Amino acid sequence: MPLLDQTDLPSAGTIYADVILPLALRQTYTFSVPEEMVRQLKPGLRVEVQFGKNKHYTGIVRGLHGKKPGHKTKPILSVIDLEPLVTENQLKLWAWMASYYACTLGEVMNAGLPSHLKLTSETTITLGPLFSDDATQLDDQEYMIVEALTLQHELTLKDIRDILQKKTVYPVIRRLLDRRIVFLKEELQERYKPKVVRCVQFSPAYKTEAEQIGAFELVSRSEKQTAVLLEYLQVSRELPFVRRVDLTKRTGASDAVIKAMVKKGIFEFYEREVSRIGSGEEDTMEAKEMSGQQVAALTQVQSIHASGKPALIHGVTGSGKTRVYLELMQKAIDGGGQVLYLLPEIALTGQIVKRLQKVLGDKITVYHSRLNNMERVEIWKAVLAGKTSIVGPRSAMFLPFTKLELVVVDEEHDPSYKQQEPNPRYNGRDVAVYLAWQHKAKTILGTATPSLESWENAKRGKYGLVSMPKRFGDIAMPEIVLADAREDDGKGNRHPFFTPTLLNEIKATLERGEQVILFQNRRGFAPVYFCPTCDHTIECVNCDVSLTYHKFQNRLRCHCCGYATSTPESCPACGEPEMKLGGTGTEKIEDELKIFLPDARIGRMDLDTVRGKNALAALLGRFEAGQLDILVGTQMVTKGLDFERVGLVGVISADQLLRFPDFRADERAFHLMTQVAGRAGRKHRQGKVIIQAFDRSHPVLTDVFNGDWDRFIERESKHRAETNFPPYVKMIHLQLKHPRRNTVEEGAKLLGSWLAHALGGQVTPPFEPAVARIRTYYLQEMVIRMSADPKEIARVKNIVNRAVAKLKTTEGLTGVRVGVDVDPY
DNA sequence: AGCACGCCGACT
DNA sequence: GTCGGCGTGCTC
Repeated sequence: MPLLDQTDLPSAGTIYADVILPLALRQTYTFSVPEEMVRQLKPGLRVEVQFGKNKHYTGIVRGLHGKKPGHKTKPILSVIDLEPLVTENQLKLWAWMASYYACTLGEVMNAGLPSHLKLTSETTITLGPLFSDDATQLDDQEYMIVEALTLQHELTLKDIRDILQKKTVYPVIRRLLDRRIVFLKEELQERYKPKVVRCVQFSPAYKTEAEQIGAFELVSRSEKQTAVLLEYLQVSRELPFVRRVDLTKRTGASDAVIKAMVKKGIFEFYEREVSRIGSGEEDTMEAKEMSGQQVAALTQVQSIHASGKPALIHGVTGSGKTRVYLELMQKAIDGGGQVLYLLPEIALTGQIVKRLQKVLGDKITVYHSRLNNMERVEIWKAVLAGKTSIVGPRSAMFLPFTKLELVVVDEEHDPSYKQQEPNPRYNGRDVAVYLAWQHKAKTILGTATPSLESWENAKRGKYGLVSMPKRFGDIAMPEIVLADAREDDGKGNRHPFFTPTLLNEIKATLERGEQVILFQNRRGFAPVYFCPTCDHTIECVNCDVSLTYHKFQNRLRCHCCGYATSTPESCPACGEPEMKLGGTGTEKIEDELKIFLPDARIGRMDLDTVRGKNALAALLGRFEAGQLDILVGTQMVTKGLDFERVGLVGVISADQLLRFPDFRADERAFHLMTQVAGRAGRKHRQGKVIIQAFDRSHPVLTDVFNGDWDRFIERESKHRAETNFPPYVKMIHLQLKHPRRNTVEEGAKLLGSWLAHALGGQVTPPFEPAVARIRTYYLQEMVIRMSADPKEIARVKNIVNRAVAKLKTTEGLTGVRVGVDVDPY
C-alpha cells in the first residue's frame, strides 16, 4: 500500500493505518492515526493497539491511507519504534507467504518476529540483575515502574498501565528493555548471563608512557614477560581492549606469565561484557587451494548467476561444495553485501558452522533455535543495519536483510526444510528462492542427492545445474554391501537385527581403531508392547497408535503426543501376566550391542538423548574426540556429521525405510542411505557401508548399491509423472480434525462435496489417515491436485479458501479445524 | 487467539 | 429459581 502523499491530504481528513496483528486473523485491521503520530508513522513500524475489549497488542503497520472505513475505528495508542523494524521487503515476503501457503498474515508475523518484539498486555516484566539503584538515569515514568518492581518483583503491562494511569506504556517498556533495566519474565527464566571476555589492562600505576617504560625494566629478566608487554602495546594500539587469550596465543606465553605480571603490579585483570553477535573468532583463516573440479564448479555457478538463475550444485559427499560456497560468500561479503546460509537445524551443531566462522570470522552470525530472546533481538538489529551475514535454519529467513546478495541452501533435499506443525507450513528452500529473487540476490542450492523438485527445475532450465561427481582428492567412494537379513551364523542361529556380516565388520572396524555409525529409524526400545495370548496391544489414550516401550525409564510412551504410562503388570484385556515386546528401536540396538561387544563404548543419538540444551553438542563432541566407538541413532546420524575416523556405517533395516506409505518413501530412502553412506571413510581409507534388508532386490537398494543416481532419478521421476505426484502436479493437502469422529466425518463429507463440485476429479474423496486420531482429535484428509500454472493455482486456492470459510460458518461444524498444507511433505 | 453472548443441564 | 457448560461470532 503506497504511502499517502501528504500534500494531497484534505486538511480535516484523518489518516488510517492497516495493522497486522500477531493472530490468526484473515485480514489486517484499520486504526485511526492520532494527529501527533501522523508524521512518525511508516509501514513496518510497531504500534500498540487495543484489539477487543481489553487486550493490547503489538501490531505492525502494513500501510497508511486516507480512506475512512465503513465502521468505527480505534486510535493507535502509541508508536513503539523510531525506525521501521520490519522492512518493505519483509512485508512483501509475509504477504506472499500468507497467500502461497494459504494462511494469515498474522501467522506469518508470529513465525517471523522474535517474541521479544511482540509485547501484549499479559507480558510480565521483572527487574534485571544489572540494575543497581541508580535512579538518576531514569525519567519519572521509568522511575515509577522500577520503584514498583522493587516492591513487587513482577508486573504485567496491564499493571503498569494502572500504575502510570496511562493507556500507552509500550514505548516506556521498550526503553527499559533496551537498556536492560527490566526483562521479560520468560527470558529471565532462561537466566540471562552477559557474555564476558577476560581482559588485561595496565594497573593505575602504569598509566603514563614513562611509567610503562619503567615496566620494561621490571620484566627485563624474563623473555616471556617482555614479549607479553610488547604484544600488549601492539594489540592495544589496534583494539580498544586486550584479551588474555590474545596475549597468550600470540606470544606463546602461558596464563601463568600474565598472572606473574599482575602480581608484580604491572597489569590487572578485568572482565568485559561483549555482544553475543559475531563469533568471537577474530582471526580468519585463508581458505585452501581449490581443486580443478571446484574451480570449474565455481566458474559454472558464476555464469549461471550472470544469467540471473539459481544454481543447483549436485556434488557427492566429500566433493568440496562448501569450498565453492565459501568463495562466493567471501566475495559477496567483501563487496559489502549480506549472505544467508541455510542448513537443516541439526546440521548447525556440526563442523560446518565452525568452518564458516573460521573463514568469514565475525562477519557471519549463527542464528540458532537455542538463542534467547535477547540474543535474537540483537541479531535482528544487526541484520537490519546490514552489519552481519547469517547462518541458520529455515527461521533465519525471517531476518530483516537489507543488503542480501547471496542465499545458499545447503542440503537442499532435506525434508526438515518444510515446517509441519504451526502455520505457516512453508518450505524453507522454496521461500529462500523467493527471498533471493525478491532481493535480486544470487542463489545456490547444494546437495549430494537433489530433491525431485529441484532436479526437475534444473531439467526445465529454471535452475542451472552444476555437477561435482568426484570426491576431493579422489578418495574412493565407500564400499557398499547389501546384507541378507535372513543370514544365519552357519549353525541356523539368526539374530533378529544383527547379521553376522554386520557384527563381524563392526568388530573388525573397532579393532582397527575406527568408529562405527549404526542407523535405525526408530527410537525407544520396542515400538509395540503386546499380549502373546490375546494379541492385545497397549495403545495411547489420546492417539490411535501403539505405545513404544522405553527401557531406560521402564515406561510406555506415545511418539505422537508424548503421553507416558507405566507398564501394566498383566494384560489389561485378558490378564496374561507376561506381556511381550515387538519390533526394534535404537535403545534396543544399543542394549543388544553391549552383549556382543561388552568393551565397546556406545553412544546413542535420538530425540531422547539430545533433548537437553547442550546434549547434542556434548554427544557429538565425545564421538569426535574418540571417546565413543559406536554411535547408534535415528535420522540424525545421517545429517552433516563429518568425522575422520568413521570406518563403517550400518543400516539396520532398509525394508523399514522403503515400506513407508508415502509417495516420497523411495526418494527419502535413497537420500537417507546415500547420505549415511557418505559418513563412512573420509580422509585416509575407503569406508564401508552395510545395508541389511530382506528385499535386497528392491530397485532403490540396487541404485544405492551402484551409486547410480541417474537411474534412480529417471525411474523415480517417471513413476511420479505416471502416478500424478509432485513435482509433476502441485498438491494441497487438507486435514480436518475434531474431538468427535462423527463431526469430522460429516465436515469432511460436506467440504469434500463442495470441492468435488468445483474441482471435479482434482480432489480425492475424504479418507481416514493411517493414524486416525491424534491428541484426542479424529482426523479426515483430502488431497487436491493441480497444474503448476499460476492462474490455476490461484483459482484452486480461492476455491479452497472459500470452502473452508464456508465450513466454519456451518451450524454444528464450526468446531471442525481445517489445516491447509500447500506442497505437503 | 481471546472474549462475550447466549442457550441448555445439575445444583443451592 | 441460578451457576456454568460450551458452541458461535466478532474484534478495526
